[in-house]
Amino acid sequence: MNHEEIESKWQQEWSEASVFDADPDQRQSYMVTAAFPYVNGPPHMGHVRTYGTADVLARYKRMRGFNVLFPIGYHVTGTPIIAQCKRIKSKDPILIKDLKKFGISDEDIEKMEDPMYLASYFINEFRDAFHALGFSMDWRRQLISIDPKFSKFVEWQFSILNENGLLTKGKHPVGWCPNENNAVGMHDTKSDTEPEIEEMLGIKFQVENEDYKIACATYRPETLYGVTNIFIKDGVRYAICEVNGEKLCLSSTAAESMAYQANVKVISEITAADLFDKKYINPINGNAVPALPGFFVDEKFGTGIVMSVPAHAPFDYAALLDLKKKGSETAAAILPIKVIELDGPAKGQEIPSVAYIDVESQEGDPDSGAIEAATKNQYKEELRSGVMIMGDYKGQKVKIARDSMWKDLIASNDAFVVRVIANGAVCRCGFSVVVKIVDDQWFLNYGDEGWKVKAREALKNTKILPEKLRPTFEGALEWINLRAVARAQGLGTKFPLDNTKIIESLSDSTIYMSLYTIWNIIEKVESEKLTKEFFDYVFLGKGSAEAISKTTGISYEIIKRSKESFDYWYTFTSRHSGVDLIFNHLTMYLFNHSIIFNSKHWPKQIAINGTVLCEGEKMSKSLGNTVDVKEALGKHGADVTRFVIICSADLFGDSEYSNDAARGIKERIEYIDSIAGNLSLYSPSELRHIDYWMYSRLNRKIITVTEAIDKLELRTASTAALYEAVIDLKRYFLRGGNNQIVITEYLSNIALMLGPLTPHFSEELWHKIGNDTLVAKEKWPTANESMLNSKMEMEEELMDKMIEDSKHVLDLVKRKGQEPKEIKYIVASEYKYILNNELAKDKNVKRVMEMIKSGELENSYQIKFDLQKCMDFVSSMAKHINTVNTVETNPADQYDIINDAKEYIGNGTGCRITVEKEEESKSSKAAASTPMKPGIEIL
RNA sequence: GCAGGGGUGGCAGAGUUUGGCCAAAUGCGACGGGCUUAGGACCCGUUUCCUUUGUGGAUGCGAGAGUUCAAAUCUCUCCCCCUGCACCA
Repeated sequence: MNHEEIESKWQQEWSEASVFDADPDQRQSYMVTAAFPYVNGPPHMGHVRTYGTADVLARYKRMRGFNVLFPIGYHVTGTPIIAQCKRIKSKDPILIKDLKKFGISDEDIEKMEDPMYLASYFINEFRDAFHALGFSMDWRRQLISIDPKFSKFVEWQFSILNENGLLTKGKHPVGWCPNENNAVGMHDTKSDTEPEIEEMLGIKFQVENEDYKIACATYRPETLYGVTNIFIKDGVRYAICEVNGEKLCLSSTAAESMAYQANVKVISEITAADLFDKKYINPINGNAVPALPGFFVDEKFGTGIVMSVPAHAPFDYAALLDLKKKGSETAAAILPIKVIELDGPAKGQEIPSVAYIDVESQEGDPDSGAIEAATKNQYKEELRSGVMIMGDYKGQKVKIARDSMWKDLIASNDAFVVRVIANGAVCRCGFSVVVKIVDDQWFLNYGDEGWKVKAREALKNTKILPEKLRPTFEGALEWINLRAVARAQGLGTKFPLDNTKIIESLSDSTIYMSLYTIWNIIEKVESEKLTKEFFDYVFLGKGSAEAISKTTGISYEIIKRSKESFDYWYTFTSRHSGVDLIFNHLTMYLFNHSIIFNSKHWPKQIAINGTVLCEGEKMSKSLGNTVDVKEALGKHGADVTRFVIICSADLFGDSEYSNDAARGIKERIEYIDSIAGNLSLYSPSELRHIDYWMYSRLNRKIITVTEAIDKLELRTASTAALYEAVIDLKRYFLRGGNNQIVITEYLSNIALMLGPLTPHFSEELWHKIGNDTLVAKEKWPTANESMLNSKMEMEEELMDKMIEDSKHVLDLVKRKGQEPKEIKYIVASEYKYILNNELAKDKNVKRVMEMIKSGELENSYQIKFDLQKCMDFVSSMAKHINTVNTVETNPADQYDIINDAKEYIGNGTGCRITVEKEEESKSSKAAASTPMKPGIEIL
């Protein structure tokens, strides 16, 4: 049977037995949810990782006796789907090509101009993929974030937030397209660049003999003391404007974009040339400086005017040099003013920027790339080590001086904040994105101290997997402040306080997991009936079912059941997602739960999984190395795909999708399968040494795997359950193991432990060895600790080391031209074991020596010791005292073990094997024997 | 810049909390050998250097310094990398 047949067979069995349809019963509940996928495209490997990890936990907890609910929903609200439709409408060739690659027909692509069609198309893709992967979801509870009932729930949520005074209105800077007149997010820009908003300072210089000032945009107000001139872009139009009641001059284009941030009214336009013959007064020291044309000035950036600090800005220095070469007397007369002393190449230099330009460009004729690099280096170095050497801030570190000057200049009205798009993001329509201050923006106030207290409390009581991410959560929790909560466009629920706006799509999905608990119950209820009273009762226990039934018209039964279902399910929950959601969704998840629900319904566990790499590289469309889920399933099947993606790394590590890894897993699965198929070759018999060893390994494995899955360390778990199981089995057979009972028991436990990891194969194996129940409903194995035998496992290890050493020696002998026929092992005398273990206790050579001399050892062990031999042995051990360990076996055991394993060792070395005891041996190698390593003599 | 996480052998990645069983698990790759018509399958060996009738030594876990009988592990300084910085799912 191929993997597809096997998989669909068991998927059908599970479905027929309704194994995953979960309803309240007497068992302890456990609810696993993963952040629902945003369905503007087909599922990818990252989804497999997140939902797969959740599925492993769900299946595991089910086997541990919990009643597990694992629901799923789909995220449709917000702008990406709309953006996608727009791109399709405009026949975006790249997108169309991608869609076709996924096997979507032209006809379907055309229909995808409709957002709902697009969403439902991909929802089907997701559903099919989840089915095919064997995820143990309760399919009766699928919800969609645009369902009217979902909206009613979101409205209820916002009514509570509003009651708590957490919705506030204010100003907010956003990326904005001046052409389309709307906010611009990542998926609205060319090549999906998030518009990056940065703050600069616009410093005002009074123009001599005029009634206006010019505004110079800078990141570095602390260099104001070093200003020697002003740079203007030649040939460009400048505008004198009224900005918040003050006359300011900036470039005309800058004036246009500034209008989105402040009240800007253009009074008159002038040319750059008009500005060159004037002087400008530096507000910090009253110096009058000239204006010069600067080749690097960008009239679109900032204010279109730059203050020149040649000592600390390579661009400024280069521009002056350029002008000087061209014969500018003004430029020639300018002397750079050093205001900062610093470490690095410029230490002690009169003009620090020169040092950096030289470092970047030995030629002396720097191109702008070199200047760019020089600028970066100098800024960095000055921030790190720079100290002000003049002005009111003399002696302060640059870092401190910059912050104070920033504040002081604003306070004295000599400067104002200018916001810029630092990365030059461009809207898909072709216009450059500008910064707009939206002044009627609604916010959710995550900065509210009372709310933060609750959120901290919620986090404290939530288990974070992996625990090392807790500091990140703590940071996120403190950092989150005002969050814009309403948008002008996109799919979603209307914002209750302003019906022209839509609730932002991450804000509508912070507590929706609770809705799964009643989704199947309210399936037939009309959305209008889902009033605030209904949700208040179900989720918060306010009011009575009878009364609410009367006011809403919902049947008493449904109301009652809903509340019971919620109370039952929403107690032990585990939330799953990738790292990218920590700073938004998961933080909001904690906040919103803490303010809305009673504390017993707060989050209990959050698990964060790493990303998926493809053949060593991050998967991305531009690299063309994305792997389609469908393709992977067809190639390797569900179990192998799951295993590769979910188990090849521990929870937070990057997992790697590679064909090599898939092949390795497939082979191991096949190996175990073949053993199961050949069970009849073995028969039950009495337990021997190697059988006990096998039981010990098995029970230790159960402990390892159980502990690992509890922490979702799936790499550890899967290595033990599959990889090491194969190694154990191979060794068992190699050592002559052939007990059918042992093999069967081993395999059945492996089948159970593989249940969460490779569910289909696990069922197959389970049935092959004679069971007729479903692993999915079976009990997770528990370890029988009395079967653990570390001594025996150690002995096996010792034996391998012994064989290894023997081979080493054999090689040497062979090299000398001898023909080895026999290996004689000499087991060390008991006194060596005793001394070894004494040394292992505290690694104290002196103490053991004393014990020997004083006779203390002879007394406590009641044996006679040869003083000299003991001292020799201890001193030889002392050389590598750090590697001395307690040995649990004794000489007699050792002797028997080697004797028993003659055949095994013989096979490994190709020699006849004999054993003798040190005290009976005449071999020259006898004295060299130690407890860890018997003496070896080649004959 | 701020915050968080990191830097280990050809690569990936354990080990760091609780210093010594750590020349460092495991997987992959490479090389050599065996098996074979063949092998991308399987088995054995090698994969820092030196040494060798053996189980030994040197160097070594970003750089440097320190604590200690003993450091990948503890302390300090520095360098470098990754992620996030918001209205966007």
